[in-house]
Amino acid sequence: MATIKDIAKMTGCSAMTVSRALNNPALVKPETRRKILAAVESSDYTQNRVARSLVKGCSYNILVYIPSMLDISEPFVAHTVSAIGERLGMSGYSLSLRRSMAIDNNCDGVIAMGLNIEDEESFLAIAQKKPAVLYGNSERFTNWVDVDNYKGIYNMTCYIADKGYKDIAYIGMDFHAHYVIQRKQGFMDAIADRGLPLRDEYLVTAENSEKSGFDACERLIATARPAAIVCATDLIAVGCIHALQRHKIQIPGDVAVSGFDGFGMERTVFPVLTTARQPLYRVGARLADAVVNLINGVPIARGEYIEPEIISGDSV
Amino acid sequence: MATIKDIAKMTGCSAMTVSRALNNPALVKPETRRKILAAVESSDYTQNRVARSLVKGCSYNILVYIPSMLDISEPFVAHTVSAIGERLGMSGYSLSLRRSMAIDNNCDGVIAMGLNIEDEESFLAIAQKKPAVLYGNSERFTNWVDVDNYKGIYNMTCYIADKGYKDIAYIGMDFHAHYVIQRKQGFMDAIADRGLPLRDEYLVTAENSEKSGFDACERLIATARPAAIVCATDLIAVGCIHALQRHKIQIPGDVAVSGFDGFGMERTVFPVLTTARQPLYRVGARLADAVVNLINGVPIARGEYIEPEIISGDSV
DNA sequence: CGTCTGAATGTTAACGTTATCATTGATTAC
DNA sequence: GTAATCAATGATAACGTTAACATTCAGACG
Repeated sequence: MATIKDIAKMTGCSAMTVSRALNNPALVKPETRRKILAAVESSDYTQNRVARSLVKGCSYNILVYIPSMLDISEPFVAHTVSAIGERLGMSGYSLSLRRSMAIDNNCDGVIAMGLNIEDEESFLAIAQKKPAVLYGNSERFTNWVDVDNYKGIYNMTCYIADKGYKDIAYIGMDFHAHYVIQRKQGFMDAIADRGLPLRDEYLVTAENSEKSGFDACERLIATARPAAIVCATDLIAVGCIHALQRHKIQIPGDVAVSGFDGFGMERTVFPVLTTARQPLYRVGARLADAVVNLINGVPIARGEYIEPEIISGDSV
Repeated sequence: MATIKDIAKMTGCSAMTVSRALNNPALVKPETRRKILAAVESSDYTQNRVARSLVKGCSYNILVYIPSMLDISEPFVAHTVSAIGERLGMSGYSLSLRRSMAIDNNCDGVIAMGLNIEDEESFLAIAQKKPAVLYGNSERFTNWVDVDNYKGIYNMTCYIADKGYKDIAYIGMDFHAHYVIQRKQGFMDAIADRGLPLRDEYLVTAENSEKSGFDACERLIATARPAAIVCATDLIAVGCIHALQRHKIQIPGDVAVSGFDGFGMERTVFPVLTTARQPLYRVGARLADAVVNLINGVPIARGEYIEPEIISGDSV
């Protein structure tokens, strides 16, 4: 593999001049530069980034930390990781995927997702030393990017309300996680802002599965008959649709249904589900851009929410 | 950041002894080693891999090439990339994602997926110089890993046949791509091997969409009434299910339906779709392991197919 | 006792690049 | 005419590590 020294010998100048011709052309006489570029063309020279890294004191590598409790095969993990990878590649960075949070100095920055308490401590420690960005919101740290779960459901509920639906119910999860709380709050606030009625029986709890969505919907329609049902996830919405169909309730004629996630299953039900698609590509891209910016000294003003996009189907 | 020289000073030995204590402990007196390890513990020393790479002449980086015609947001791309990333990380490698195929010497190996003709030429040229593995089968190259589309449909068809279904139809795509041809052939061979009848009207063409699957199924049942329908993709299968339901045909009572992909939508239809899940994690893991093995001098005997797994639902 | 062996450690140079300072001419300014 | 300036290039060292060879010293062997 040709090196800068080989090019120097070929052109009769020093290695330094070759380096300058390639990295800082203004410092080299045009004629010399032409000669050097021609020599580079005719050889198989490419810059050795390892050597550059050594002298520059950086690695052009980003650590991506996915806690081991998250399965890499989860769509939202896989899509985000791939988006991060593509965008980092565009910026000339490589990435190292880690499943355990250990300090690693062989990187220029860190992206971490979905931390539990102890990981958060480690992450904050690392963030003291390296540019770091978090996927998921945090009150202890400002460099984060997250899906705007609140706005996603809020906007969806308004979208439905603005179509004239008045009695709107919500089927969602009920455990202590940011995104669960935010989605529910988005619904509540949208209902309040639109001045719509909110009855107790319009708030139903389900797990994130088709089966649980089905059962929750059955419970809901046994006691009430809302005009629309906002679901916290597509899986729940699908279960909901199946339950309604079982009772021969027309969608969206009798009851409208909306979902949240947009991982593809919205197209597999009939009618096609109206859903809020998680902007996973944009989140991954933003995480990558943000860490690269931080490395280059461009700070992030504050945490950044990215709004889901409403994918309108035929269920509303 | 502490270096090997700092540790050397702290312990009163040479940098070389420190290096040996860390990389080749057998060469260092136990007492010296203990002293060195203690010093390393008490400092913030971690090996500088960039420097190691420079002297070793390798980068511990793998190039992952995804042609620009493939969208990184496609589930099968995103999941495979993530799996590659996880497995490379486990082996201490980073990855650089590229959307254009250019020779890059700053890597120890290459993984490429889904090449068109011109990319294939570039890839073969690169493979002359670097350990390289291809995602997708090839006749011009032996280091490849691919989903066994043939066996996936073959096994599924046999699975259905062995449940006693005799008249089995196939709805699949019809364009010139390996996976399209292989899936169809898998069906034909399974039917032949089980000695089942194959009528012309049992072979129906569709595009990979719910709508097209729906239409294809309508055409199929207008002229024939098979006992089971093997679909080339889950989307087609979903369309198929909707068409059957529209005609009040019971699944699987009157007609069984199977899909192929297993990206999640199999759980969103009722009845839950029996499908052959693409082993994307295993493919990604195998691609990563294979390229690392190649780097370490372990050859791949030949191309390797990985069989989809049958996920049994309620539609068969 | 001298030589040989081998374990333990040290010294030097090298990997390929760039930062820093030095040198060389030519041009400009006074 | 001499000093100052500037463009172009070169020489050297450094980044942190390891390969290759060198040294040291203790113990084994005849």
